[in-house]
Amino acid sequence: MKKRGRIILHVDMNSFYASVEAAHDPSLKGKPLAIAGNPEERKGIVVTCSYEARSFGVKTTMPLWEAKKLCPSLIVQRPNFDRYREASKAMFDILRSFTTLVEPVSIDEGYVDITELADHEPIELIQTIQDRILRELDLPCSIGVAPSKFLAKMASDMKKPMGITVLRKRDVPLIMWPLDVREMHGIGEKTAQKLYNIGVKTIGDLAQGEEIQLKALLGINGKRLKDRANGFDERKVDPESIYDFKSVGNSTTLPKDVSNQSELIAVLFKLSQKVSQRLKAKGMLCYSLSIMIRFKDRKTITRSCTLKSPINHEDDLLAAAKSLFLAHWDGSSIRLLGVTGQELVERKQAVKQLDLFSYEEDAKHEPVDKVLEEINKRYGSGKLNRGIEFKRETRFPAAETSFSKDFLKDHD
DNA sequence: TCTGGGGTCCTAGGACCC
DNA sequence: TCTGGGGTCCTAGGACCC
Repeated sequence: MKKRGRIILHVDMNSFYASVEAAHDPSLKGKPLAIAGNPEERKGIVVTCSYEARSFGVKTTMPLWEAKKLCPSLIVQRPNFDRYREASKAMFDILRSFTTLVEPVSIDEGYVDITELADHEPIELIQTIQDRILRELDLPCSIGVAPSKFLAKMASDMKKPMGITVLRKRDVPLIMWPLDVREMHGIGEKTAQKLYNIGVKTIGDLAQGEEIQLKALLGINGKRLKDRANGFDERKVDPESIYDFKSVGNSTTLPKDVSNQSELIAVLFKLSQKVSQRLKAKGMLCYSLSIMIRFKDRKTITRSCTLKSPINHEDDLLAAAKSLFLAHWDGSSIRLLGVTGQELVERKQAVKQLDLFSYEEDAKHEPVDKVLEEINKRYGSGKLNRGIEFKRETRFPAAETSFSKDFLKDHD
């Protein structure tokens, strides 16, 4: 029996932030619009721009002054992330009204598996999806249609804005192989340069490349890229993948370089607060924490540590971030700071794990009243009950890490 | 007059264990 | 007695994507 091939869509919103702004304020339609941060705070880069702006040569990540030079009539707006998140949710809700097999990959794109849906004419269905997003949200999108995620992604890129592009496996040699390797999803500047150096210039060259050579050059990625260039990609559309966070982090470029220690620690605190809020909102704790420091000259380092027990309270995050920072900072001027929680665990799971060993530890070494005394000292005697509650919720065992100096394992 | 902020995945070396 | 090899954990950095 012949297995029917999959039909996978890649839905890609066209210049998403700019389109959301134009939907919100129709007077912006048809005008060159850029969404960018505040140059006064050194955040003046183009995050997204309308197609009208692109026709002047304006591009994403371009510094604002450069964009304005190319397009003096450029309209610039600050990003309004709440608005984009809302539009994104509405867009995914539309997709989910067709099938549950929807996998968001970022705020403005996602995969949809319509294999079981398209009994008659898939193109009509796809047209309906695109029309609904346009009519109901006033937002344009391009849709790629293919038997795999990778090909669908490549296809959605081929016609913008408001394109629908079908890329069958048999079309791969004619349609995809002539493209420059730079056009391939997963190949950036560095990899493209490496491939150029060995004479691999088109996706077709890559598809027919020597596997041993590609592996030597790019590691495991070499084989994967070759496979994809040949149209092989078995990855499933996974609606659950959005729940698999691996890390939660916040970072900020400072309005000006800072070398004052207390100012920098205040920044770390703000970042820790944000990370804490987001971890709590997701019901998660982190087992490891890393900080990022970008110096005046843009040289960037990351430093991380594994924690003795998972944390998500802002004080604990700050304590870990601060220790890392003080251990590795040479006093020089800093441009950016970041705090990221990694090795995430669910709160319930974390409590279970802590119960297992904290019972032993506490029973062995610390009489209950001593523990309570410690809680009182930290949280005030009026909060005794809450303190115990904290413990259940991992607050107390986690707090241990912030008050003892040895939470950095084997740190020099 | 420069170059944001949110992520994922992979590699590589050293420590440590058996 | 003179030096193996596999596996895991931890840390740092790099490439890539939107």
